[in-house]
Amino acid sequence: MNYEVKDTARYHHGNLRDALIKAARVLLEADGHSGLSLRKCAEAVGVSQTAPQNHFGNKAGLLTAMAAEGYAEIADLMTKKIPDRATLAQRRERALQGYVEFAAGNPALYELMFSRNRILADDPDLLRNVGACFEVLVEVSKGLEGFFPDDPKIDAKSQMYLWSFVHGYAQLLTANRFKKEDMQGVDVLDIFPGSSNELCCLTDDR
Amino acid sequence: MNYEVKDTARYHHGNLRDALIKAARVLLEADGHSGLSLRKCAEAVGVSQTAPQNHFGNKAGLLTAMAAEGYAEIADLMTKKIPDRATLAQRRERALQGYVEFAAGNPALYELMFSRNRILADDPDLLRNVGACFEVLVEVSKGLEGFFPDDPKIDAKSQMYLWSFVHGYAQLLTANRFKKEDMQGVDVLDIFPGSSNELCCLTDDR
DNA sequence: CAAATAATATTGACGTTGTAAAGTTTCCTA
DNA sequence: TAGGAAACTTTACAACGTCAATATTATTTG
Repeated sequence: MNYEVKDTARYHHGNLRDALIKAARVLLEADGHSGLSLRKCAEAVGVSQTAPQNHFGNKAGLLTAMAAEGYAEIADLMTKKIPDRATLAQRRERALQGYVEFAAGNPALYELMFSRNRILADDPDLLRNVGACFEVLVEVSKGLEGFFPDDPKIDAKSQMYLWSFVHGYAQLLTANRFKKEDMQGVDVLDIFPGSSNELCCLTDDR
Repeated sequence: MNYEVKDTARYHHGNLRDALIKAARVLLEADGHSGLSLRKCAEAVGVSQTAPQNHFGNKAGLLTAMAAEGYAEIADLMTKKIPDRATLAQRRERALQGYVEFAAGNPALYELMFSRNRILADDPDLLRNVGACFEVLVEVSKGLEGFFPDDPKIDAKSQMYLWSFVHGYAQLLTANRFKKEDMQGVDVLDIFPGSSNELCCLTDDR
């Protein structure tokens, strides 16, 4: 028996929105973006073909809800991984591990979260959850000041640097753009220079 | 007169494959991935709806050809930007500028190039052009040894580090994930620590 | 040069999809 | 308990990817 299907044959599902998102995520990771359709989601949870429209409006609405959920989860995962009592570098390392772990565990959703036109960029839920994710990255970007000595935009640059790096690594990893012979035993922490607490200033020869 | 359309009404187009790719790129950047269809491409160049199948097999084939072209162009753009006589840091900076310039100029194609399931990962042309792009990054990753002192995998790590960073920056930029108030005047070079030739060793407190 | 064959393009059709409109059932509140 | 809102279904339609069959042109070969 499929326990994704509503347990009793009621006219109202009761929790259709969440059930559809859950089904959509399974379809997306299993069959890729072309394997995800509103009709398949509806069928998976046992409702009519057009029922999803009541909760998401259109397909972009569903994809946006999925992406918003992803941002919430990646923020949660990072937060839970951060030890209470640890150095800045240790806290940052655990957060980065959580970030990459989410991307590796939900590669298709992760790609969706950073797509340009498939999700509704102005959705309030999405914006709020993106912000929550960014807040965690802000928190663990402390201690990178050595990269930008005496820079008035030191915080913004540290945050942009950290997110750029970890996002790039996560997506190149999940998109299989790293050559396997180079990847032997190398993970995100091995190539992140900010693992150190004591960063020396860089002499800029530009 | 639309000079994308074949000039004379011949049965054989003559250069349909390239014309379709060109039309597809225009549609992709203008209307996003949902605005790109084989039928619209065919109509744009004045052939029947199913003519693209002869050159690409299916839609994934067209998307793959587009992505392959993108990798060739980004490698070309980087190469052309690199000065002949310059320091390693200068050469790297110009290459990174070219990389980000391509992504900013072709955001939808850039996203497609790093997608997981929309393009055919085993396509020989794609693999070759990805390799060519990577080779340029390998070339300009020299001089980053200070990040990984006495590491036997120093080359691989430098390359993974550089690509992770610049790809992450490029996509976060094109996906509008950076807050505008933080972006004021900050570009990829401002937040890349590797701009210096003289990198000091990092003390690792792990 | 002519015939055969490959390459290229068209027509027609089919199943799937997103979505809109209208109707039905259930829930909730006043 | 009546009435309206919310949730769901049914029906329908245009656009899409793709397949099969056919037609036209280009190229090779005898």
